[in-house]
Amino acid sequence: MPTVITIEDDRAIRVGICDTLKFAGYRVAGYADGNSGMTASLSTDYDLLLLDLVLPGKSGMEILSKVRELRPTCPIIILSAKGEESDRVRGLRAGADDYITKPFGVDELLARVEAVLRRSPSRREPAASVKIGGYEIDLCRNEICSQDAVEGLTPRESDVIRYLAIHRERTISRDELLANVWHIDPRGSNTRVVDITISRLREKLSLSPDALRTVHGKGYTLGDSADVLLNEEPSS
Amino acid sequence: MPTVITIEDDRAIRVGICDTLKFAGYRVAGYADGNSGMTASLSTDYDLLLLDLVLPGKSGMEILSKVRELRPTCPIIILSAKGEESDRVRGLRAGADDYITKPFGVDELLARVEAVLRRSPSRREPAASVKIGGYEIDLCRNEICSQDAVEGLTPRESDVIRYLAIHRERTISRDELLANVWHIDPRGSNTRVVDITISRLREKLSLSPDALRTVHGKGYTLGDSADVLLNEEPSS
DNA sequence: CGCCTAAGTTACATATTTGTTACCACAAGA
DNA sequence: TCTTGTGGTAACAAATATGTAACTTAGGCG
Repeated sequence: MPTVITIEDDRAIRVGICDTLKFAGYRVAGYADGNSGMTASLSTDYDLLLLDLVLPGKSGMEILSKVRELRPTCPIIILSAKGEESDRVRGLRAGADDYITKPFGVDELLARVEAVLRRSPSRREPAASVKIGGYEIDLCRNEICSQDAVEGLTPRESDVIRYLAIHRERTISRDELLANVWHIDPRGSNTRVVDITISRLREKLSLSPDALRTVHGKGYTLGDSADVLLNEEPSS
Repeated sequence: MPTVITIEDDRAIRVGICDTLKFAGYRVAGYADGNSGMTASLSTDYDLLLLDLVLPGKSGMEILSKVRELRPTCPIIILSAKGEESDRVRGLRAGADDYITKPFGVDELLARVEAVLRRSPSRREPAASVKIGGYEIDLCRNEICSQDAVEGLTPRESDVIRYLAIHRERTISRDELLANVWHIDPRGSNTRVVDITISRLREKLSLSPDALRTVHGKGYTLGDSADVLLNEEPSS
């Protein structure tokens, strides 16, 4: 679920917003003044910034410009009691994605948050990716994502996973990997690098121990076991 | 300039909107009823749909759902006299990107149109490979290919080139790169990693020395630019 | 079981990548 | 011109990634 930062000095409103969003399933962090809000919005990871304009410390507009400057695509919604058209125009022109005038209803807040998040770049789908067990492997970014964490893959690891993913459900011999990933002539060289790289990959895939299976005497197979178990001994 | 479709039955409002947008530089097509509007919004190419809810013929909500179904990323703003929170929520939940209540000011309309267009997918590209000068940069395989050679990019180098490529033709400050590639708060930290990574990238791009330009005091820009073309000998 | 070989894994050596410091070159304003 | 700050890059240090050797565990077969 996305994380939302709320910067709002009025305690009642801040708590109201945070509770609403939490209830809707978001993770929320609230800040009561411009200084702590500015720091948090520049140094932490989150998906949406809800920003009051009138704040002690840094003003909302200052925070808005700084965040826009350093994170040009960060979704930002302004919440403000200033309801003049000129205020709204100024906020939107400064880069906000939406401008909600106080007082506002809970449902509208949620609906606008959703609308802005629909457009957020973080929601955009990754290009080439493979699903294995509970993981999604992003072959472009070289990352392996479980439900609640993202782990990096080293270049060699991504090469191997990519090769296995392309030939998914087929058993790949160590020699085939050596030849096509390491570009080493397997004859003669009796290295164990393949085994070790597989071992390291399995550690990163620890939640799905069966995703990367050993076929004794043959090699390794990536993919769901169901199909393969059925095909075990059709020939030979 | 982007093209906008306006579907609005009230002649005065429709003409007002169209004139405003034209004056601001957009191309505009206006439709006065739901049937012609539905046809146009499904069969023509455009960048933004401005939609009244109460229309003769097809209703605005019908058009909204149909367009969302067939063009899931098309930017849509609802214009409506129905100002109840429940109306706004319904419109936004149905997939609109913004909901403007009549009567509205010209400036706010323009500001909200701009805000929605900033997020439009046509404005950003998830391209998997980028051509720069004589090179093709493969962002999936992290390789940089010239006519006769392929060179590897380190993970950090690919992250930087990817960021620059997505924001091609725009000057990116060191701080923006630090924030978005290194995920470091640029305030305080006075590192030179960015410069060095750029320097290393330039070595790999040595055949096209102008591909990665410095903008003194601002940052770096990837890609061809009018300035540079002007400074070169015009086609010898 | 006892044997042999395949596969898993730990510990360590090597290589590569990444970031820091420092020094030099250059741009822009006085 | 000089001055100041910005940008380029070499040289080094630290962090990561990769591969080897050696030891442990497990499978297959008599």
